Amino acid sequence: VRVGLKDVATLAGVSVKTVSNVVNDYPFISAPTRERVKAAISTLNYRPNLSARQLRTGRSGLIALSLPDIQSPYFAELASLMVQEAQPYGWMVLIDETGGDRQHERRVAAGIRDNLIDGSIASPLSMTTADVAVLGPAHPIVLLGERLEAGPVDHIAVNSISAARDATNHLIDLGRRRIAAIGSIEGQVGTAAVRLEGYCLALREAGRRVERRLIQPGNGFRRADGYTSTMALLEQTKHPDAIFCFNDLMALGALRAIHERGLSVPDDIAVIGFDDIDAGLYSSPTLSTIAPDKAYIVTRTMSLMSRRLDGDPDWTPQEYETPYTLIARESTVGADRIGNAHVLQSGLP
Amino acid sequence: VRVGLKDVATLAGVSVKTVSNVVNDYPFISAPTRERVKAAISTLNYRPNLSARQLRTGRSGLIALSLPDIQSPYFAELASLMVQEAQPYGWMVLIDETGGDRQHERRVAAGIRDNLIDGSIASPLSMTTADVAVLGPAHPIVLLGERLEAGPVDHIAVNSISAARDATNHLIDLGRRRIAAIGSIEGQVGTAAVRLEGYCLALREAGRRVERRLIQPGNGFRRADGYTSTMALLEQTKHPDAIFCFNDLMALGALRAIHERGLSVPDDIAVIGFDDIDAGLYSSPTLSTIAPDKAYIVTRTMSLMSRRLDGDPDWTPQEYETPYTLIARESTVGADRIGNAHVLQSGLP
DNA sequence: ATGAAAGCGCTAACAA
DNA sequence: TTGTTAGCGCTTTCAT
Repeated sequence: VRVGLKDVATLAGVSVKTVSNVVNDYPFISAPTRERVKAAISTLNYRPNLSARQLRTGRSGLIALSLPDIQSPYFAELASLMVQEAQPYGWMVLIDETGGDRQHERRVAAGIRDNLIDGSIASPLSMTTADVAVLGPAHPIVLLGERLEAGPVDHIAVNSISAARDATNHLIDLGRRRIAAIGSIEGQVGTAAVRLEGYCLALREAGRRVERRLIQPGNGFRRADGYTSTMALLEQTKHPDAIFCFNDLMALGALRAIHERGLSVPDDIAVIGFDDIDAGLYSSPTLSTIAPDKAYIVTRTMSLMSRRLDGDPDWTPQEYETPYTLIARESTVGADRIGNAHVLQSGLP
Repeated sequence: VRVGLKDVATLAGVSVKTVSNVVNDYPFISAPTRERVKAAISTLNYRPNLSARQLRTGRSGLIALSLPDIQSPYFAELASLMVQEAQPYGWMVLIDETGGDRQHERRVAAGIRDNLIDGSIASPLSMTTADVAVLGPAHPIVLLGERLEAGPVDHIAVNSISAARDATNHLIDLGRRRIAAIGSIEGQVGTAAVRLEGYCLALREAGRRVERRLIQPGNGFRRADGYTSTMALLEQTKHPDAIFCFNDLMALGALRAIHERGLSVPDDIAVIGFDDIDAGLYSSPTLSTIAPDKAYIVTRTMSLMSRRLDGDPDWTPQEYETPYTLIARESTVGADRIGNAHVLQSGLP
C-alpha cells in the first residue's frame, strides 16, 4: 500500500501543498496545522517518494564513489570516511567498484547511472584525463589519486613524487645500499609511474645508480603481488637490503615473503610502504609508511562537491595537494626504539 | 541540457511510445524505424531518466547492502562479491555503513531510503529480529549473519555454534589445555554469544571446565580489540596455550600482542580465527581459521532477492545455512607442514 | 507496427 | 498561511 502526500492531506484535512511544506520544513505554517499533518504522517507511516522528488527537483541526494577495489583497506577506509563526511550534507554515498575497468569508470563518470546521481567522486585506475574531458560530465566530478595531466575537473592527490622520494631517502639515510622498488604499472593512470619517478629521483640525488634489476613492476597492488615481486627479488644472487613498496598491502606481502625466506626485517631488509593502513600497525614487524592525510582528502572532497552542486558552475577546476607524513615503524627502524612510531617528515600543508 | 524521449521522438520523426519501445527492446518494431530511432538516440546522446522510470514502474534497480563496517575485510569482501553477483540481475548495489547503529539499521531496513531501493540486504549488528518484524518492511529483505530467533524474513548464516565447536575441538585435538576465547558481545545480535556457546560446548564435550578468566569479551571486532584482549590474557600468571578469536581481525591483533610479549605462535600459544580473510594468508604465522563459503552467501542472497522481487510475495521466509570449512595454517599447526593449508573439516552442504 | 493520452508522487509558481 | 494547478520523463492502457 503506497501512501502519498495526497493520502496524508486527506487525513489531515489540508491540501497537498501544506503537507509538502511540513515535510520540507517550510517555516510559515501555523503550529496546529503542522501538528495535525505530523500526526497524519506518522499514523499513515508516510515516507516521501524520492524518485518523484528527484524527478521534480533534479536532485537525488546520491553521490557516487567509484573505487577500483573495495577490498583494498586504503579504499575501504576512504569509503568509510566519505560516507561519514557526506552525512551532514544530507547525501547518501553510492559506493561503486570498478575493478579498474576503463569502460566502467567512464560510464560512471558520464553519469550513466542515468541521472540518478548528483555528483561523483572517482579514483580511477585506468580512465585517463582525456576520457573525462571528452565526456563533458553532466554533473560535478571530483577526481582522486594520481593523474598525469591537468584536466577539466577538481583533483585531489598526494604529491607522490615528493612522497616517494622521502620514502626512498629514509632508506638511504638508514645506510641501505641496494634499495628495491615494487609496484604495478597497470592501467593508464600512473600511480606506480609517479612513485617510481620519486624513487629514481632520490637515488640520483644521492649520487646512486638506478639498477633495473631492483625494480619489480608485478601486476596489481595486493598482498599477493607484493609477495610475488619480493620472491622474485630474493631469488637474485645478491638480494636487496631495502624495499620501497608502492603501497602498504604489497609491503605486507613482502614481509611475508622475506619471513618465508628466513630473512629478517629490518636487519636484513628494510621495508617501507605507502598509505598507512591499519594492518601496518599490527604486522610483525610493524610497517613504516607514507601516511597521506585521509581526513584532508575527505573533507576537501565533500566541500568541493558541495560548492559545485549548489552554484558556481564556472568556478574553475583546481588541483589540491594532500598533506602526508612519513611514519617510521619497526620495518625500517627496528623494534628497539618502538613503542610510539616516529614521525620523521611532513608533507606540505 | 536535458534530453528526453520527446526530443528523440521529434528528431526521429516518430512518437514517444515508439522510442520507448526501442529503448526497452520491444520486439515488434520495423527494422528501419528502429534504426532511425537508434541513430537519433546516439546523436542526441540520450540517456533514460531512471527516476522517471522508477516513478512509473516502482522499480529503481537499486539494492541496499547495509553493513556495520566497510573497513572490516570480511564485509569488504562480501560487498565486493555482492556487487559482482548483482551485475547479471541488472541491479546496482548501494553500500551502506551503519556503524552498528540500531537506529540507522532500522531506518535502512524500513526502506527509509525512501522507496528508492527495491530491496535490502542487511548484516545487522544491533537490530533485533523484533525490529524487523515490527517494521513490516515494504520491500524484500535478506538478513545475513547470526540471529537468535527466527523471524519474518529470509536469513542466511553459518552455523556458528557448530563452527565454533569445530574450531575449539581443533585446539583440543592439538593437545592444548588452557584454551581462551576472545570476542565482543556488543549489540543485541549474538555473533559472539553464539560462538561462545560453541566454544563452551566443545569444552564440556571434552570433559573440561569452562574457565571464566579465559574468556575476554572486549568491545569490538577489530585488530585493536584482539590486541587488547590478548594482552589482558597474557597478564595472567598462567597464560593460555591457545586462543579462539571470534574473528580473524582480532586474531591478527592477538598475533601481534603475543609477538610483543616475546612468545611464539603456535609453540607457546595456538591461535585460530573466523572468517578466512585474505590477510590471514600473509601474516606470520599464517592464520588458521573457519572459512564460511562466501560464494554461497552471495549467490543465495541474490537468488532469494530475485525471487522475492519478481513475485511470490507470500513464499514463506526461510533459513539457510552457510557451509564452512576449517582451514589449519601455521598459527595452530606450525610452519613445518605448511605450503598448502590443510582443510580439516567441512560444514554442512 | 505505431500513436495519443493518462498519470506515477512530488514541488514550484501563482492565487487566494 | 494555505490551496490549485501544471508538469518533471517515463510507461501503460487503449486506439488505430
